[in-house]
Amino acid sequence: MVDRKLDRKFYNRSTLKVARELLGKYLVVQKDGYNLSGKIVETEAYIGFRDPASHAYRGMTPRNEVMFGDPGYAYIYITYGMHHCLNLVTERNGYPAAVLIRALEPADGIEIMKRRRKTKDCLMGRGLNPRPSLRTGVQPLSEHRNLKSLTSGPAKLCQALNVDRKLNGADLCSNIIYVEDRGEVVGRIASSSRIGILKIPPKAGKEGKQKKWRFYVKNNEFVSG
DNA sequence: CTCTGGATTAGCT
DNA sequence: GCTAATCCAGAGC
Repeated sequence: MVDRKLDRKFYNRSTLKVARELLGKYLVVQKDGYNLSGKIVETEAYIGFRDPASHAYRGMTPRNEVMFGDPGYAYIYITYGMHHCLNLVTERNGYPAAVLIRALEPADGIEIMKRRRKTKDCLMGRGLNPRPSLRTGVQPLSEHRNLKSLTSGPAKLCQALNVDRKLNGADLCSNIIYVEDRGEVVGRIASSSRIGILKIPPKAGKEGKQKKWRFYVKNNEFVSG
């Protein structure tokens, strides 16, 4: 089977369907001379005007306007003052909805990803060894040696794939950033409540109940958490 | 204008 | 398990 780039029709559908079907597809970023990609293994849906966890809950703002636009565009925002998160806009123009990409299994460009993520084995040999802890004299923990830490979280994968605010509003039907079907069959899919939703507005009432709108490939080690 | 806190992460205990 | 890091969007005045 030939790799097939997902077209706008794919995104112009029920967000829950898109969030599920993105699992097992490959997110590709080609810019600044890099060709980076990973298999999507975890997603979250943010749907409509009445989803209290969605940035669109309080209406359109300069930050979230891409969510209200045509499907098949990237909505990227900064959170906690330092981290980027990537969403793929879904459903018809005027209806705010998107799928957050929460975790990838690294595929192409792994050495570049390590460099961008400043993993320990990459820093070493460049005169950039991380400082040992002042208190214990021990080198920082070795989690960074694992491929697992490259893309097992929404902000980690943005850092690894060189995704930042400059790509906000980018067309997912372009050659810069897109998702393709490589004909892989995904394993069993599980769902859960969305992660990191700290405060649901009390006024949200019944709509405020946490929905099981997180989807992930069961037993895949790159899933976050 | 000021103030609050977040769709997170890394590193320590 | 705990929390600092770090800054801007959104809200309120």
